[in-house]
Amino acid sequence: MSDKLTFRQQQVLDCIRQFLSDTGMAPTRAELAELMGFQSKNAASDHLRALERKGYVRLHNDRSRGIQMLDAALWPEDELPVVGKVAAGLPIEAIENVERSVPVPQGMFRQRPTYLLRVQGDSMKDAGILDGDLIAVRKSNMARSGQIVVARIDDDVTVKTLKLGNGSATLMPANDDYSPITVGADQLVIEGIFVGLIRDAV
Amino acid sequence: MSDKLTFRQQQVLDCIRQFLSDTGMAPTRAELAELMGFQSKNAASDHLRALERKGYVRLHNDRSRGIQMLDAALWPEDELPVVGKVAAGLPIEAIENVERSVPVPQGMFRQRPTYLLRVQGDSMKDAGILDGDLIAVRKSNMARSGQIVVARIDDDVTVKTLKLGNGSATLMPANDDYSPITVGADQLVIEGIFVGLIRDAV
DNA sequence: AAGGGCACTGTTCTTTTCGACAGTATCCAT
DNA sequence: ATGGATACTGTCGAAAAGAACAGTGCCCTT
Repeated sequence: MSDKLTFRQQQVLDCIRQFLSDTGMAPTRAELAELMGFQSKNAASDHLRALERKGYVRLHNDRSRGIQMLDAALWPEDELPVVGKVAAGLPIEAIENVERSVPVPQGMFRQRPTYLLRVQGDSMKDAGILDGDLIAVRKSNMARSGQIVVARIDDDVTVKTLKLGNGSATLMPANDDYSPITVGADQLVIEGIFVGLIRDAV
Repeated sequence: MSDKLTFRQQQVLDCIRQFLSDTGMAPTRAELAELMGFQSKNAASDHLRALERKGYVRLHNDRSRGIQMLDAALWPEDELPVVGKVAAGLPIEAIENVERSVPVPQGMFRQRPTYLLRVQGDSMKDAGILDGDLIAVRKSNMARSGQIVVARIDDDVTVKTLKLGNGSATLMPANDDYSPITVGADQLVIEGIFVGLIRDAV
């Protein structure tokens, strides 16, 4: 859809977004140059032309502050994949598992999730995580004790609260009908950390 | 908070909002004058000064297109207000209660919510609704038995599962530590229906 | 080694835009 | 009846802003 930006172009785009959010208007070439530390406002012009060419902004000719952020730039990569049933052995984000994708705005969760996971079963119901809920997961291979994590033991993926002992790890369910699972720390693969939840009522 | 606008001032404000949404930038005095049909751009200037005085916009001096819409004027499409502590007796969407607003994409919930409500207390914890969660609520003054509703008895607003009997209504908590509340159907005001939930992990 | 994209500096010219000033007319409250 | 708020028309000068042009240097691919 939109071309990839260079590092500098990304900085310029972020700078415009910031200015827009602070003042409600787009920066002029001169303001942009000053914010980015350019000596010449033509440097800003060049970047703007690049951003327009790549589809991130629209420039209104001969209009002051005529920089219009397009969707691609305004809500960057806000579509997250929803992972459903996890095929044994495959990495959790394998394309085959993508159920659909859901737009998740920047800032909806304090920690930006990497993907969404459809919860199966009620082993975490006392933590308010019910069957069918979508949980927002930040991909990570480490976690602290006490965090709710998406973890894999052998080829089994589950959502549980992590408790770390010395050399061992325990996955605690939040439901009296289930029992904790303790394994050696080396047998456990952390897939990600629970950062939020979305539930759609019937 | 903000003064009442005259009819013409409201039209000008709407006009600016429209222009902003179409082009991503605020109109100049001249553009505003043309859109409103003024012969003189000073008419636009006068209106802008009035809008600033009344707290709807902020004018950035000597900056082109320096019209910044303030919160009072801007309730953007995707953004839903988050209602916090509900002041007794006031309608639930009273401006005073707005904590902040959160972008909620179209289609995130099957039923489009009207506002979000910050949950206080754990009376619905067995339904997976925890203290601090944001629930998505569709404003409605009617509900079916079995739905989770936001309801008011006198000046108390709570979230409970609704059970309707003949002539009476029962609000069922989802927590053994709380008891059901049964009242006459006429004493109960339904504020809205639970349509979804958003949780932000620490 | 040659060309192209990227990332700038520096300058000039023209248009856009703001802001200030000088008026007019209507309505409303004191 | 008088003053103030509202709602405009019309003009002007100065500052702000965009656009175009002429360069430089770096890196990467061919």
